[in-house]
Amino acid sequence: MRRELEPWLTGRSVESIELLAPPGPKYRGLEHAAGRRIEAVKRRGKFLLLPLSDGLELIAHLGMTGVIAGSAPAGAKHVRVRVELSGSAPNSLYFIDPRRFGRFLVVERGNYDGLPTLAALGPEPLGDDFTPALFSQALARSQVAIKTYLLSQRPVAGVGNIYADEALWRARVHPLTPSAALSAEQTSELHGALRAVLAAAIEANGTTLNDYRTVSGGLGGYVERLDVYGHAGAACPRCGAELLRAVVAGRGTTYCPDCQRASKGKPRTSRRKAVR
DNA sequence: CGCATTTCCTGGTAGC
DNA sequence: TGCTACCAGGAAATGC
Repeated sequence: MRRELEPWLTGRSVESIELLAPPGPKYRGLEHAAGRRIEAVKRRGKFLLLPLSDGLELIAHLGMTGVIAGSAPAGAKHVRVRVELSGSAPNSLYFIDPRRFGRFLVVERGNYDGLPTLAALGPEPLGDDFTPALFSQALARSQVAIKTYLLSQRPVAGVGNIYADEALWRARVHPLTPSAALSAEQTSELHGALRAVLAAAIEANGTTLNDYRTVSGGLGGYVERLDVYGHAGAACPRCGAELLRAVVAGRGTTYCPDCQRASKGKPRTSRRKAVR
């Protein structure tokens, strides 16, 4: 999405901005955007960050069902924000978000008060800062289940429910393994798997399950390449065992009980507290 | 502070 | 067909 928006939006000015949803913290500060110039289109994790002139910053997050569209989808319901831009058409931007889990707000640049996840976001998974050594240090600090920790956005940015399941499966790590209990090998595998899954998903323009569309209305193609997410009950593509579904951190979690073992073949006499 | 649970919200669908 | 009940989940808020 960032790649699509960058050439379109960079250098344009916000001529007007209209909030069509009930006001609230998810949409705060929009009135300050009018008249400002969009200086760049950046991204951190799942947050889209648009520095504006005069030291402001527009922050967008799609939540579950959010979409940014460059043209008015016919009969589109749930348009929450409409932005009119300078320059030639298309010069209207629509933030459409049926469930209103998304965010679209303007802040003083870099002031992420009220956005604790963004303020404490881990390194970019595809950036140079995300090294196996740093990842290992982060995991050592937490006893919470690895999947829960990944979803917190702290050890690494941008990993959501789908890609967490996919990466854990690739790395053969059980989603309930305490983060600090991952072996060096597992940590390294997971690091590589996260990068590979996210790189491939970005390459495929994301994953469209139902709502997600690219800015130009296209579908995210990674849904075709999902190995486990949404495939509970089907055979594991690697070993053939039946994929199971559990709830971890309140989220549906699909995993292979054969490939992804909590203690990775260690003797079962381990004194470590049982992971279930 | 750390961690777990609840909340927000609507479309889709299972079940009757 | 039409109704109800429930499920999906990112991040913040709340509870302990």
